[in-house]
Amino acid sequence: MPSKVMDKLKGFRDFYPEEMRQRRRIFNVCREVSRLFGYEEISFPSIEPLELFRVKSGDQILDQTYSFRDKGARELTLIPEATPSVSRMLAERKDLPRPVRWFSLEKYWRYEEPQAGRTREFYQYNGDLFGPYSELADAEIIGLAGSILDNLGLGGKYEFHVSHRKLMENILLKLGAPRPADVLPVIDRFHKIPESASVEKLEQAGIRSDGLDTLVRMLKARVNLETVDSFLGNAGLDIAGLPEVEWLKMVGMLLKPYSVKNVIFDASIVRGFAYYTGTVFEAFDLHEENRAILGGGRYDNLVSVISGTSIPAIGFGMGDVVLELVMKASGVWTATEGELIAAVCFASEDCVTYALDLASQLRKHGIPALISPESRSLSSQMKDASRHGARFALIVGEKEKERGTVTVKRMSDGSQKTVTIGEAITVLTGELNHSGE
RNA sequence: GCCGGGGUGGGGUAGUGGAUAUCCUUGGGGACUGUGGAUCCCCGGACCCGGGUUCAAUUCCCGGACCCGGCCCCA
Repeated sequence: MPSKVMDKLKGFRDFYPEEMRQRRRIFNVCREVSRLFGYEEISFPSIEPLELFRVKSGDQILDQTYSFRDKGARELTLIPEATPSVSRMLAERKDLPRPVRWFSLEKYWRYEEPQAGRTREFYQYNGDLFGPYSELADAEIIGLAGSILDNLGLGGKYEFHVSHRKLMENILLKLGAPRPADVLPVIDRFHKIPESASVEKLEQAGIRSDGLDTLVRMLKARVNLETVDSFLGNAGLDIAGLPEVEWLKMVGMLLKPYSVKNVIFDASIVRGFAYYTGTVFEAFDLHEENRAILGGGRYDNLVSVISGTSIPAIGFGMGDVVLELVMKASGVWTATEGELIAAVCFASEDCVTYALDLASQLRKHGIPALISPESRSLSSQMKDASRHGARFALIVGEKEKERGTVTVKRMSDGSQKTVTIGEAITVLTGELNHSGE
């Protein structure tokens, strides 16, 4: 066994037809829901100058990219995410009428250690809305995300956690932190490490001792997003009039008409990176481990950083790896049936032309048809038809050829009937319509 | 980058410091020259890689890559 030749790269996956079928179904749902929301699909290069990602992320994150130098000594990378590329595309087309609604479904690469829910190559759905700076825009993006989850069969099995970057920075500032941005990583990790450790780090970051209790209580709280104003008003913070609070409350109210339920304010949601400027959110799986299925937020400065043109934006990303885990745990990663396939079987070589002609006619009518690519016994052809999941065997021999007929055999029960080709097409077309897919 | 666990045909397994490495399944062919799934027959296919110990390593030891999971990180 030539193992070096056969080995895949660590963290990369093959997809066989039976796995591909499921994945294609998922992708189709994403595309269809996007279409219903008026989002149009875009695509972009898989390799970009490393600089595009350095701009927004910093060097530490670049360690986790598949980057290299090409023959012209340019620093390049396999793209680890969509947002910079999408922002660049947007900035290049100043003629586009806004709002711009785009989505993409591409492969991405990150040089990290694979583990549950993480591979080095993965697919990610990305949806973005450019132009409006409004609560309506935020609600639309969250509504789109929720609608995709619902249509994947996850309705009622997830929960949106929403917060606001600027709001948190304001609160942290009021509580004594001189550089609020530095405290965000501590907030982000609050639920992952012991409370005492978090408190210690918050103290080091400058949070006043009389504010610690308030902050901790706030980080633990889970309140309906619509009631975030009264919750924060009662929290003992002097933030009643902050516009960000009203903003979040409004987003919560606007989400009502969308199918999204379970939207809560969660102050511990800040999202890892620096470019988020406003609303941030994640959808969590309620099933077992509370995994984040998707995440996103408002990034009003990123397009400007890349291109100099300032355009407000909000978007989210959803990877296929965690999604698969969550869907399997919820029992909605269902195996779809194989396609209807008519297998044309010829009884003798004299009928090959007739059989090929029949197969062509079927395909012209949209009926998937396969035919043995070698001259084999009828028995063997039938066996192949059965094993490839053909729903019908269409048998032709001398008799059928002379009369312009075909023997249609239903594989599930063995019943068969000799009919004209026209009748056969009618029958199979009817089957096709009933099979859904 | 770090930590734990794991490896025998495509999948599932038995077993061993030595001889032709077990069984099931899958795959290919056939018995069945105008009818599939059953049965039977034939065939193909494996000890992760490298080093060490040893007369002898698939087996014991060490290292590496890989897989599973965890940490860091999570765009």
